Amino acid sequence: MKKSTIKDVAREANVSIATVSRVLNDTGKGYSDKTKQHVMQTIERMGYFPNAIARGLINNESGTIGVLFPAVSGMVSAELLHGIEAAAQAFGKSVIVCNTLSDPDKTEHYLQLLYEKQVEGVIFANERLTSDFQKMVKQMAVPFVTLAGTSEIEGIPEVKVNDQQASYDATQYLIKHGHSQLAMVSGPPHDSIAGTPRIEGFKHALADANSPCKATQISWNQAFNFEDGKHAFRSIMAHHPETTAIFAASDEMAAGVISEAHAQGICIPNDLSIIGYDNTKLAMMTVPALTTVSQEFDTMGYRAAELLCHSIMGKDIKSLNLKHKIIERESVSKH
Amino acid sequence: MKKSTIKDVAREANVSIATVSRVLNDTGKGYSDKTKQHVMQTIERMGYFPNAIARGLINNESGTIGVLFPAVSGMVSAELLHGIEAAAQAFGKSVIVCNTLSDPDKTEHYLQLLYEKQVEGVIFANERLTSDFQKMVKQMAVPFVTLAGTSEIEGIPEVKVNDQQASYDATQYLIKHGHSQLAMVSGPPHDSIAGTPRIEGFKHALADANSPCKATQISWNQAFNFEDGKHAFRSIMAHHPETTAIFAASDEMAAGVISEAHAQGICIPNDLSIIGYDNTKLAMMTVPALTTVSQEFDTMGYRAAELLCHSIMGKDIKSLNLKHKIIERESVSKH
DNA sequence: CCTTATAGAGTAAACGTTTACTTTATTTTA
DNA sequence: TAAAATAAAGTAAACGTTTACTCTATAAGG
Repeated sequence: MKKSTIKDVAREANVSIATVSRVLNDTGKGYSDKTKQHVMQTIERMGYFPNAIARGLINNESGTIGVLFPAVSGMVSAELLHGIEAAAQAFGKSVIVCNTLSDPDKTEHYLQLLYEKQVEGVIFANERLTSDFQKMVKQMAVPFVTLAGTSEIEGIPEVKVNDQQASYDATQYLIKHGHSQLAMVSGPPHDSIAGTPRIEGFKHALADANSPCKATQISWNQAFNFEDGKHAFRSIMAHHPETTAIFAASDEMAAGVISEAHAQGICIPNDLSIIGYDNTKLAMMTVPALTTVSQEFDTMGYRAAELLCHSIMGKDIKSLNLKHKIIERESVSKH
Repeated sequence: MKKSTIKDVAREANVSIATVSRVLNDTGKGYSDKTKQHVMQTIERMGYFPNAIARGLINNESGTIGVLFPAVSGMVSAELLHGIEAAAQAFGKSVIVCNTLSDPDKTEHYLQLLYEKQVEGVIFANERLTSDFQKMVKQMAVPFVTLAGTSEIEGIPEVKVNDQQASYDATQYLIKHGHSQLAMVSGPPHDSIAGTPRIEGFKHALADANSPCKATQISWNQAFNFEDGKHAFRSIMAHHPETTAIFAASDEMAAGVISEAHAQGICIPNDLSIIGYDNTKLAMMTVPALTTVSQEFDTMGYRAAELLCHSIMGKDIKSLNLKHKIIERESVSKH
């Protein structure tokens, strides 16, 4: 059963395809009420739906945006994507997802693909948009937005929280609650998203509290995940058994710390306080529930896609810093 | 700077567009080596990329598949999607994601959208494909696959684990380790995916162990999440304080049980054993780490998309039951 | 050396829409 | 009541490709 086209409808309804098209697009001109009814009925009866590809070709718009993630596994990406999709939907756009695995070749390949598919804009999520892609980005000539990431390329708006400030606040929160022996667990310090800025925030807060940060107070690892949190915490305890409070660069790492602390018989928050980062669902599930810095990923995703759509419609847009806040739960002792 | 088209390339290279097209598609016929080189160079120099929309129109293929999720937030969807994208990529297809929010109207709307976008296949994930959509599905005339869900519509392959069997095994695992006072926490019992089959598996295992299941041994709630797990567990403890082992219909619920147990001073696994379901990342992060039934979501997603792509290529395909297994961690005491 | 096959390359139709332009019929205006 | 304005509907070009078909020149065959 072949799909019916506008031609089929026109033939069935005894009108020209132009008329069908006009009715379809509800132009309000070019047909009488009677024909409109008639055409609509015919369309209904035949189960006709317009071919978006043909439409796209002539209107030069695909109704599609592309989203690049290192990997859409994990809570963070999932929530970002959820927000993105919601906004896109509100603007009548569809979302194509791509997993770059942080591989530049794959990324380049996906950009080409999206280019060929005539996407109207691209969201670059959770990763640094390096100047390697400058040429491609320029050539594509559609708006880009980075989401929970940064851009080396000039003129690309970023949607994110101010990581350094948020980390500063998290650290200060620990200090304010009476802690002076702090440590931090992090992923790679040169990670320009979750690494450097959070570490800087931590250091600054310490400096401002007159207890400059020693290198050994920061323990880092390959990634920002659970296992790395465990390992990092072990090494903290090896070097600084006096530590009473920890800032973890992600909730997953914090969960690792909690788990390892439990294994070592360290009681949270009595012996050790910990604050996380992200406020993923995980944070409320740990025992004790994790006090953490909230990034509202769903909202972030929404705002990024919204921004992108505005840009597609020709408005000019600028970077957006979303507010962070500290979600107080039970993992930090209050003196 | 307008995008260059095949015409521009043809003009620049002093050949016809047919020649360019042939070179582009590497047909092997219709051009000499010399022209090929020349055309390729021109393409490179101009930074030309073919317009997939125009291609799609004439070839009648969009290179796109659609994926419908109730919501892509949450670990499970994220991993499924990750697998889907990987397989799609391997088959040269792009993935459009849609969040139906389990709303039939939205679902219908998305199906229409995907139809108009000429997707070559659809994955219906994490949800029951009800006969409400039968008409639309038939009309779309492209392959469908359900993923981690079931279909009321005839002839649609399903990719999932055998939930009932897996639940049976999980329950039996508890029994085998010496537990006789079992209870289950679940979401809505009429949920045809995570509800009914898992409950049935639980009941059967109990029956086969000669301790038929009383209604109060199963506590259920609105959803399958953390809070619901907590509540369900409270009500279990109210009715059956003698319970020594719990089967949770999801890891999140299990986390809720763990959290609530901790609050009540119940020690896991000494006082109470618990087995979860899903083996999301969460399972290894709880304290103690959660013994659980593994569904390999990433693989499931991959296999579903793979199956779909095979179907698109005309092979005929059939439902796939992925193997489950029990991942032993620390939340079940062994006697 | 003439016929026939063959390879290289061009022409134009087709894919399913939208839309500017045109035609025809009807209504308004004077 | 004729001219002008308006509304309804049709015609055909265009969007950027692919591809069947055609044409030309060169190579092969006798």
